[in-house]
Formats: sequence, C-alpha cells, structure tokens
Amino acid sequence: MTQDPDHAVELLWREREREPRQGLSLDRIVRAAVELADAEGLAGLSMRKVADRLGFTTMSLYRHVPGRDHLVDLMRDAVLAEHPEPAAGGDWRTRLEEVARQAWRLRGRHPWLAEIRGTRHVPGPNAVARYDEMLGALTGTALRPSEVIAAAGLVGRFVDAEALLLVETRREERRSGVSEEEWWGARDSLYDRLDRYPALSHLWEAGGWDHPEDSFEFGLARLLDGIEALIRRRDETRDETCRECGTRLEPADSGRPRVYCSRACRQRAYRRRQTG
Amino acid sequence: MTQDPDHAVELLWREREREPRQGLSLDRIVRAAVELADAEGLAGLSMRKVADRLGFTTMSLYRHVPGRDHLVDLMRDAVLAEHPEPAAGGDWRTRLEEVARQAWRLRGRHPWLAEIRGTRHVPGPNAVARYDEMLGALTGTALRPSEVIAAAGLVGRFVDAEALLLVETRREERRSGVSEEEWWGARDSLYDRLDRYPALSHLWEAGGWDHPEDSFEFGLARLLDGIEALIRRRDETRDETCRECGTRLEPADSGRPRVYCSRACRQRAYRRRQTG
DNA sequence: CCTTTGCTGTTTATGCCGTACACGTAGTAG
DNA sequence: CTACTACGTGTACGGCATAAACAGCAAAGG
Repeated sequence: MTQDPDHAVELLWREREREPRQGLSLDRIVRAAVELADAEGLAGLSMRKVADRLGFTTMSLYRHVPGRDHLVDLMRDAVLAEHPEPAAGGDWRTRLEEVARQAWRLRGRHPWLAEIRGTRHVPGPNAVARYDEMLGALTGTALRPSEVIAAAGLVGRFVDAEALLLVETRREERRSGVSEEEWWGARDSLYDRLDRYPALSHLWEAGGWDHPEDSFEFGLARLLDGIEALIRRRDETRDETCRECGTRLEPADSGRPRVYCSRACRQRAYRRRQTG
Repeated sequence: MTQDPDHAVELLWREREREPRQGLSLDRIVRAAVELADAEGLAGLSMRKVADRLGFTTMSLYRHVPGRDHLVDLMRDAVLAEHPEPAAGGDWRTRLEEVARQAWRLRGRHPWLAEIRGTRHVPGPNAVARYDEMLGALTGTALRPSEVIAAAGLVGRFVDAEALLLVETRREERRSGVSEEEWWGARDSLYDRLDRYPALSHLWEAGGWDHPEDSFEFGLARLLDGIEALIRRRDETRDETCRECGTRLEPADSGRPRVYCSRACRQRAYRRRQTG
C-alpha cells in the first residue's frame, strides 16, 4: 500500500480543508514533520518522533498519511509554498540566477529539501510552480525546448548538490562540535603521505586552500556562463531553426526565409498567441 | 569507537598484507561488500549480509573493520584503484573531460559510489590519485589555484549528482518492473492539473519532452564551456596577476612588468622549479 | 429509539538495521 | 605449562517502518 502514486497526487493537490478542533490532521502532521526535519534532518525524521511531538501513537499517523515517503512529498510541497514572490522581468540570465538563488535560500531554511532522494516524487502545485518559474526564465531564449528542460534540470540539481554538501558539513559540525576546518587540520597522518601527488602539492604550496572560493557562487557563475555560451551559439543559427520546436529548417524554396518547420508548428504558435 | 579517523587512515594507507589461508581478512570483507553493494546499492549493504556472504557471523566483521562507515571508505578506495590509465597529454579541456568520463564510467560499474554521503571521508591513495588527476588537468591554465580547486570540485560533484540520478532511476525500475517513462506516462491525474503553468505547457506542446537531452552529456558540455569562459577571461588578464598565487598585481614602479606579487611567491616558484 | 457503519486512534507484532558486551577457543610467546 | 592475544560467536539493546487486529465513538439509517 506504500505505492499508490495517484493517492499521492490527490493528497498533494487536494483543497485545503479546515482543521479539526482536536485530534490529528494531515496539515498538523506535515507541520510537525517539517519542524522535526528542520531540526534533525531527513535522516532524523521518523514516524515515531513525529507522533511523539504531536502526542499520539506512531500508528495513528497512518490514518492520515500513507507512509513516510508520501509524508516527505507533502512536506516538500508545503515548504515550496513559501516566498511566492513573482519572478521579476529582465533578461534570462538575471531571472534564472534569481530563481536559483531563491531555491538556494529555501534550502538554507529547510536543508532536508536537498536530502530527498528518488526520482518518482509526484510534484504538488508549489513544486510545479517553482519548476515553471525556472523553465520560464529560459523559454524566451534561442535554446531548443529540450535544451531549456535540460538546463533547468542542471541548475536545479546543482543547487541541490551544493545544498547537500553544505548541510552535511553543518550537521556534522554541530553533532561533533568540531568544525570542518579543525577536523581536516588534524589529519596530519594523512598529509604526511601526500607528497608524491604533483598537482595537489603544487596547489597546496601555492596556497590554493588558504582562501577557497565559495563553491555555490563559483559553480553558479560557471553554469550560467556555460548556458550563455550555448545560447549565443544558438542565436547565431536562430534563423535556421524552427521557432516553435527548434529542429533544423530545410532551406526555403522561395526567397522568403522560413520560420516554422511545419504547418503544425506554425499553428501551435498561432494558437498560443491567441490564448496566452 | 566508531569515530577514529586516524585509524581509518591507517587502514586505507596500509601495505597490502598477504591473505591468510582461511578465515576472514580485511580484503575479503571489502571484496564481498563491494559485490553486495554493486548488486543492491549502498542502502542494501548491511553488515549481516556481508557476513552471510562470507559464511561468518555478523560480529566477526568487527574484528577487522571498525564499523560500517569505515568499510564504505575502504570499498571506495578499493574500486578507485581500477583503470589506472595515466592521463593523456593534450589541452586542459580534453584532459578534464576524459577524467570526468572515467569517473562517470566507474560510477556505471559501481553506482553506490555516488550514494556515499558525508564530508569527512578520509581519502585513500587511490582517491587522492584520482583527485590529483583532475586537479592536474587544470593546473596548466590561467586559473588561480583556488579556482582550480573549485572547478575540480564542481565537476566532481556534477558527475556524482548525475550518477546518483541514474542509479536511482535504474534501481527503481528494476525493483518495480516499471520503466521511468511508463511510470510518468501513467500519471494522468497529475497532468490534468498542469494547464495553468505557462512555461511548462508551452514546452510540452513544443515537444520538449519527446527527445530529451542526455543530461550527463549536456551538463558536462555546459560545465566545460563555463570553465572555458573563465579561463579565457583569466588569460586576458594573465599579465596583471601573480603567476604563483593569482592575486592582482600592483602596477610596477619600473617599466618592467612584474610577474610575482611578493618575494615569497617568487621564491616558492623558484624552489618548485628546482625540486619538481 | 436502537443498530449499523465508518472514521480514528491504539496495541501488538514482524522483520530489518548497527553494534556493545561477554564469552569461548586456539595458537603462541614466555 | 601458562598467560596472553587474536579471532570468531551468541545474545541483547535500541532504533526503524509498517502490517493486522482491535476499541471507541459519532453519524446515519431503520
């Protein structure tokens, strides 16, 4: 019974019901779970602890939530509702950067977001909204549709990976009372053996580890640069690809340059202009 | 007792001893654990199962290995010994790309590598060798030392993130017998609600999901492009930064252009030329 | 009115997990 | 021979998710 994605869809997209005066409810469970995960991370989130926090037995939760996995899905969509600032206008780069930074900040507040694993999480309305914002930042560009999607996924995964790194170090630091720097500084028995690695030694002597780059800032800048390079390349050949689906255009028979690859694409574009 | 990093260093960097004719040994345990993790993933790796596979009791393992975490460290360094092809010559980009692809292929053979979490894993000799290769690909460039390190980390984390994605989908597909495509294709109850997300709908109608990009290839290309852009920028200002530590140079008093920012840096460079 | 039905929370139990601890046993150095 | 060490074992504890049967209660139907 742990596997009913359609049930998950219903829970995620359900209308918010009013809370009962007493007793459990889905929203109360989700809120308690979010608090717990904020404090102890996703690994520290257990059905027992959530139930304890609410003053009920463990199994009582299962009357409202199909299981732990679904609970995490619900938690995700709950916190993804925060900060609904509408995306500002501007060129694609500033917009995409802003969306990435918002995702980053959100993971600062709820680090467990980056710890969620698995590829079959049904998105709720807020997850889709965030995704749409990211896609929206890139849709105006010369990128092909599949490239827009790939780029959004790339940036999203980057943010998660960096956030994961950060939360892991932070939690370990809090747990052990030893900072990352102190811990690695005490690994003399390791450093004694690193002489015969040339690049490592060179960088060490050059002070490469003295003032490390901010890995989120550095990575984000490289990523945006990389996407920009592709967009520039696509811009150069923009007139040779279908404006709707991005496939390469056959050379036009007549003198007039073609814009769409097929009647279907032209009509799709036209219809959208009417409705949107 | 589970926390003794120096003990981990000793185990990882120990000389390989000859195997006993019978009974357990560290290497036998590590090999069995690798086989198990290859088949069932890191989550499916348990001390019980490793012991069963070897025909011993669970607790016998603890005579040779401090605990599960250390075992994983040992497994990592064991498989990182595979493929010791020396890095080929060439420009930085082809070298870095090749290192990334080797890491990618290795994670194809041992998907659990990407599942390892935590930031305080002591590297063994092979882990350091792989890291040194990646750093080495970038040391010839105009990047500053800290940027070389950041770029290597970025590429490394990218490979891990993509590998993690892949292994998660694959495992889920095998476990459930339903392919990712089929599973998402069956989520009609979800798609019914996605009309009011403009970018998403647009891309959907434009066929963006029909022929998706290969996310590893796409991401790697963008990343390399992004790093290339930075290198080009640094190349332009190469003569204005210290050749040793990369900080900006004060304008020279005399007419002759400066090369190093300080006597210390000049001496470091000189000494390295003598020894290396 | 009483009874039936369904919702909610509880109790108990199963099968995983890592590993602490006390115990045997066999080989070896003194 | 003895004491010591290395190695393997058995038992036990506390943690986890969750299946299954059960109890109370409120609304619905007769």
